[in-house]
This record gives sequence, C-alpha cells and structure tokens, in this order.
Amino acid sequence: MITIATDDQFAGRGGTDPFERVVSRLNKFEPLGVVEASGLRRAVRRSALLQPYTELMRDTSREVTLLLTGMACQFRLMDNGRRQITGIIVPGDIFDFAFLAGNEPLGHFMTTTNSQVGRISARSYLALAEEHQSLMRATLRAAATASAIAHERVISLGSRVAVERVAHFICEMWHRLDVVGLVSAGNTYDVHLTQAELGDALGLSTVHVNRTLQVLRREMVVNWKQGRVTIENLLRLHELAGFDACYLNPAMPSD
Amino acid sequence: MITIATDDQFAGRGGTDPFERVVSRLNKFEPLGVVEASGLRRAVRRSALLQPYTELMRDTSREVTLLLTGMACQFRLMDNGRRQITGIIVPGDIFDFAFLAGNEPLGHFMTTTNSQVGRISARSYLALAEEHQSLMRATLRAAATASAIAHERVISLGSRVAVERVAHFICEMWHRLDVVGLVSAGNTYDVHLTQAELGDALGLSTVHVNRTLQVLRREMVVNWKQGRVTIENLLRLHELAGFDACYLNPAMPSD
DNA sequence: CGAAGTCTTGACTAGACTCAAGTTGGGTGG
DNA sequence: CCACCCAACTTGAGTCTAGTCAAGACTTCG
Repeated sequence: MITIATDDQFAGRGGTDPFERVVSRLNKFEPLGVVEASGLRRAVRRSALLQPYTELMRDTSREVTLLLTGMACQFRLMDNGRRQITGIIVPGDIFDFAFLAGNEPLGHFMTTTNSQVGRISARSYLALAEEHQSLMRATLRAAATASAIAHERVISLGSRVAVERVAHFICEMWHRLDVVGLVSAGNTYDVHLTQAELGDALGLSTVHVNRTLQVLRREMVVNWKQGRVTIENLLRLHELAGFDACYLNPAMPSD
Repeated sequence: MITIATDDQFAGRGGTDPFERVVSRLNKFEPLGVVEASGLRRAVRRSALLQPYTELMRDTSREVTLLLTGMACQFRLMDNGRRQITGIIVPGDIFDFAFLAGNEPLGHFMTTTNSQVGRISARSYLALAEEHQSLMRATLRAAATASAIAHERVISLGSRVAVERVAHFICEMWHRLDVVGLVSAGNTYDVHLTQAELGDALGLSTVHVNRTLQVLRREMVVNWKQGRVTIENLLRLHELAGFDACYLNPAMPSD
C-alpha cells in the first residue's frame, strides 16, 4: 500500500517508536522516572496493523489499551439506527480508564483508519502505578483530562450551533494532535474522519456538516478536505469556537 | 419556614444522619469497613443550610465536597449568555473528582434548592483511601460512574430528540434518587429544578421543555409539576427513553 | 476504466427557538 | 385575610436551524 508513505504516523520523526508518544504524553501530566517508563515499554504488546473500521474486541476489560498510531473512536449504536460517536482517540491516548475502577469499559471502540494499538495487562499496569506514584498521578490526570473532554462535548452539543461546534472540534483536535507532534507546519493535520463521522460525533447530519465546512472554507478559516485539515486562520477559528484550551491542560494547584 | 416539613431530605427516614447516605452510596460501589466509614464520618465538616442558587466557592480545590441534602448542579456560563448545566448532583454524590488527580475542578457548582454539603480535606480523604483500599476502589468506581453519566449525556444531546431526552433524564434521576432512598411510594420524587433549568441541562429552550412535558403528562407517562415528578408509567417511560440503567451500575468483571 | 465511497447541491420538511402575551401559584405585606 | 407580586409555567404565532430525500460530481483504488 503506497499510502503508508504519506501517513506521517508511520514515517514518524526519524523513525521514533510510536510508543514513545504514550510516554511523552504521560510525562506531560506528571514527569515519569526512567524505571516506570521502561517498565511500561517492556510490558506493552503491539498489535498488528489494524484496518480501518476494526472494532476493538471487548477482551480489553483486563487490558489497558493504548493507541500508538492512526485514529480511533468510541461510539454507541442507537436503536433508531443512528450512531453517536462519543469520543475520538488520538495517538498516545489510553482508550478507556474503566480499568482504574476495575470496571468493564462501556461502549464500543473502533479504528477509523489504519492504526496500531498497544496493550498492557491491567494487572501489570496497576502494579507498576502502585509502585511508582508518578505513573499513578500521570494516569489519574490523563483520566481527568478525558473526563474534561467529555464534559466539553456536553457543552458543545448542548449549547453551540453547528459552526461553533465544528470549529470547536477542529480546535480541540488541533491541540490534542499538536501535543503528540502530529500537526505539521502550515497548521495541517489528518483527522482520518469522514464528514459523516464528524456528523455522528457532533450530532449533526452529514449534509449539514458539509455545508458548515463550506462556510469555514469560504471564509478562509479552515480547509477540511478528505480528512486533511488545514487551519488558515487559527485566531479566527478560536474566536468562532469560543475555545479555551484550559480543559486540556489541567491546572495543578501550586503546591 | 413551614415548607421544610414537606422536604423529605430534612425529615429523613426517622432522623437518619444525611451523611450516612454518602457512606451507603460508597458501600454500593465497594463494601467499606467500619474503620474507613467512621474515619470519613469523623473527618467531614457540615456546612450551614445553603440557600437555593448558592454558588459553591472555588475553595473546594483542596477539599472533597459532598452533597448531603438538597440538590446541586455543575454549569458553565457561555459568552452568548446561555447557561449549560453539565451535571446534576444528588444527595450522596461527590461534587467533583478532580481532587483524585490533584487538579482544580473545572466549571462552577451551585445549589438549586435548600441544601447542605459536607467537606473533607482532600489530604485526609486521600490518606484514608491510601490506607484503606476499599475506600479507594469505591471512590474510583464513583468517579467512573460520574464519567459514565457524562458520557450518556453526550449521547442524549447528540442523538435523542426532545421527548427521548427528557424521558431519559427523568429515568436517570429516578434511578439515582432511588439508590439514596429519595423516591417515595407512588414513584414520586423532587428534582428541585425548574423547567428552565431542565432546558439548560438538556440543551432545549424552556418553551420546548414545557411542551415536551405536556406531551408526557397527556400520555399519562409522567407528571412534572413544580419540580415534583410523579412517574405514572415507568415501563413506557423507559421505552420512550431507550433507557438502560447499566451505566449507573458499573459491571465488575467476575474475579 | 469502472465501482464504491465520499463529497456536494437543491428542494422540501420538521423539530426546536424566539418573542410576546397571558395564567397560575406560593409568598409577602398591608 | 386579602391584594399584590414575582417567579414559574403556559399558550400562540412566526421563524430558522438543521434534518431528510434524492440526485449528481469527485476521488481513490482495483
């Protein structure tokens, strides 16, 4: 498959192991020592390359699942046939934090593009976190951020109109992908999402998503073309969305 | 004030201490020993009776705040003047779990009726939870349930129409209040919420909430009158909402 | 080059919002 | 005890955002 070459996750930055994204991500929540970092590195098992639209099996209940490359989402199929995407998972993310409470994850997960995941047994992960409190804190902060993202989505769906909602989503993805080095020069990134999927995530019909994206394109704010997003006016985009990044970077009370 | 007598939170069940609601709630997530239960009981400080629409001060950052009686919500004021209520807090609930990650809570909290809260310093709470893993697990499960509720709200706002959304909300409150013994015979409970507030929680205008409630009343499904909810047809209500209570009762993998 | 999936466009519909004007009900003060 | 007041609830009319249906155009890939 030739497209792999254009897929910057696989190219990496000079061949960096995608697992390092997870470590550097956790590091941003709480600095990890070398011991716990290498402990994780040793414990992780990498999946084969997963096709787009592969559902992640529910055997994840006893495993911590990480997205290494590609893109994934959590979703629910409704009785009326609608599909609600409740969250987007980007490289470096832990799919679900239910393992912290010893619970089964609710909902389903699937890749939206070629992806690779890593798995660590929940038991080893928790043992490591128990031993190294820095890992525990990093994990709890990551979980808190995941909650904050869900919270912010409630606000989007509840009280933003289509343009604001789409703009907010694009801002959020920009910030989240930027942290893991997946925004390239010229403010371009790949969401690996179709307009229909964006609609399912934002509670909008495909047609309305399309028209909304056209407005943003016409106004020279952002150009979403075949899942490749180019932000042409970041400031204007933030204004339109009423975006405040603080929910992505949890404030820690000064100790 | 004569109304206090009609307010079943204050009457209690034979004068039970409302703090016991918190303990019994945590108990349902994970059985607590007597030591940690009485440790919490000793550490909690009770607020005076709070008026409706009292904003909980942000000094909650170093404290775990519990709702003992009444009702409260988390909300965000938008730039455009709209108010989005992102969560409802019922007696026995912990307001916010950010303290687990050592973070400041995001968002604002206020009571929606006469209420009493309890506070425990985050330090003591965490120390107790560190010492007694049952308390830690109960707390993590409570946090997971709070996440699940937020998740379910995303689904409601994203892909349920007004009737389903309102019905789902009423189901959820029924289940949550039932757990803490606040649903009385005849399937009646007090939400302590106006129709305008319900609208702000569900992303609907006040007028549309009103009309939706009228439909439910006319169909003899549920009667919402001045914040007092009487469910006349629980089965039909669940059907309308497509309600599945499993997100409120986290499945624990059989160990 | 053809097929499938995605994106785009137009026309129409419907669910929900806004504005504006009542009505009801509980609480207060004369 | 009644009149008044305010907040909450209700109703009607008109508008608009977003959804649906259906057809056509563009991409990508085999």
